[in-house]
Amino acid sequence: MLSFTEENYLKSLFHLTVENSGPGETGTNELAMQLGVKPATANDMLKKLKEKKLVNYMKYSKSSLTPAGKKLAVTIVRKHRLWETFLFDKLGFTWDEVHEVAEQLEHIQSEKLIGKLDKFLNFPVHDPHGDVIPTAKGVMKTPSKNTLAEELPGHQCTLVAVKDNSTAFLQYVNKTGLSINKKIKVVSRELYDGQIEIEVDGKKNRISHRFAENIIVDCKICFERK
Amino acid sequence: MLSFTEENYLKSLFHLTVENSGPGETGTNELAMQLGVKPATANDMLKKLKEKKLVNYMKYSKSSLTPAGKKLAVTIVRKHRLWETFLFDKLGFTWDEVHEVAEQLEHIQSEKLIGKLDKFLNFPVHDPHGDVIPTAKGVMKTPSKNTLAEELPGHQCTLVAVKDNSTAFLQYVNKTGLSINKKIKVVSRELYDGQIEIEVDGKKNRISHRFAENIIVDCKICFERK
DNA sequence: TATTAAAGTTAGACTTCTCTAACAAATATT
DNA sequence: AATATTTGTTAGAGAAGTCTAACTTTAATA
Repeated sequence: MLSFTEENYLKSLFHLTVENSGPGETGTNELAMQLGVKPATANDMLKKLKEKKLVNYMKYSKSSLTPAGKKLAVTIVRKHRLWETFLFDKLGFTWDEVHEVAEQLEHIQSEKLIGKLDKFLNFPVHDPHGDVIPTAKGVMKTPSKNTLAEELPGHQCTLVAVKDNSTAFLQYVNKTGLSINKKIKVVSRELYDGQIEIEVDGKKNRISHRFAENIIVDCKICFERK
Repeated sequence: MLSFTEENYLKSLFHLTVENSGPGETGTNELAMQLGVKPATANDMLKKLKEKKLVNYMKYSKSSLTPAGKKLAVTIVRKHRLWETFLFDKLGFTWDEVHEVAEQLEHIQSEKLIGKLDKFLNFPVHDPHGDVIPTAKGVMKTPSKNTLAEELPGHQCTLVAVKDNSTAFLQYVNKTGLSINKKIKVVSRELYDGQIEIEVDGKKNRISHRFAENIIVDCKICFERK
């Protein structure tokens, strides 16, 4: 049985390595930053998790999750996203409110609860942010992810996820008229600063490159979903 | 902000003092027993909670909740019972499974969550065990509580709550054909050992005095509810 | 009332997670 | 390559919650 803290470390490691399809490993400082903790603290925990065979750790080198660690991390991510879906779909929370509460709910220990919640929600595939919900067996369907910043003018795509879950960002997303599964048309892009002009529900808007980088879109599932 | 542990102490104090309408105060050993902790540990916490002005504590004497402590305790009880209702009504948990999971869920910190959950559940008045759910303002309607052991032969009443929430007890309750709001007719009682013959759904059953003492019934709301 | 039993308290220690401050290794820069 | 900067580690300490073991107070009883 893992403590809340240990679970949080596994989850952060998962986000920093597996999920963002980066180098597959992360440094102590980076991990500490993600968790809002001092590097010394993260270092201690890495050693502890190495003892439990959940993390590959070697002095002065990068760390990664072992298969066992990855499996546990995925179940935590699954719980987090199912709870977010519950809060959004059933309780009427807004997009930008769900994360904080789900951070707490994800640590509830009950296999049965998660199974029944999954069923109650009708086995959702995405959470309210568009992120994939792993199955009970730990399988994550990896969708083709492009950021809006990479889309070319003239293209039409669908918002499937956002990278940044901060309240400030999400509220800005809402203000721009965007939401999950919303169709976006790229009108033009500025070569100088990467600013993009988009069209949403027939309304045109100029967004910064930095903002666009945090919007994940999919052209394949574009017109299939409501 | 209280820790999980502090919340658990407040809740136990509430159950041992206010709710069971006992003497309104409880001893260190009794509290420790309830929490499954050693008296020394409970003693430390009582002093800590006294510092926070949530508990009335004096060396070598009984302890009780201050008004502030009582208020906090009631909100925890409210959360616990709302979650139990959710698990039972929406997720299809059985009567005897909900308590354990609700013990964890009750510590989630989000006023908004509880408000929305309350609404989602349609502002329930009782939890699956028949216990009263305090309102958002902390009001608990105290129902007229008699135990089945006190009912006289010939009387008809409705099961509104149980005193014992242990799995063993609840499963026995189920086996006897009883559940919340079930009509019970007292057929006869044995003067020698207090054994009672009851009729539930036309089926007769003999139950022990000890068992009957843990069944709370109400004759007033007898035939009003489904 | 004197003694025993029960209830309550204290002191010191352990675990988990965190920190600061000093130090060591690896990487980047000139 | 020598130095500077970044990154990572260690040692020591503190807060929270728990324990054991020894001790004190209160209540029960003979």
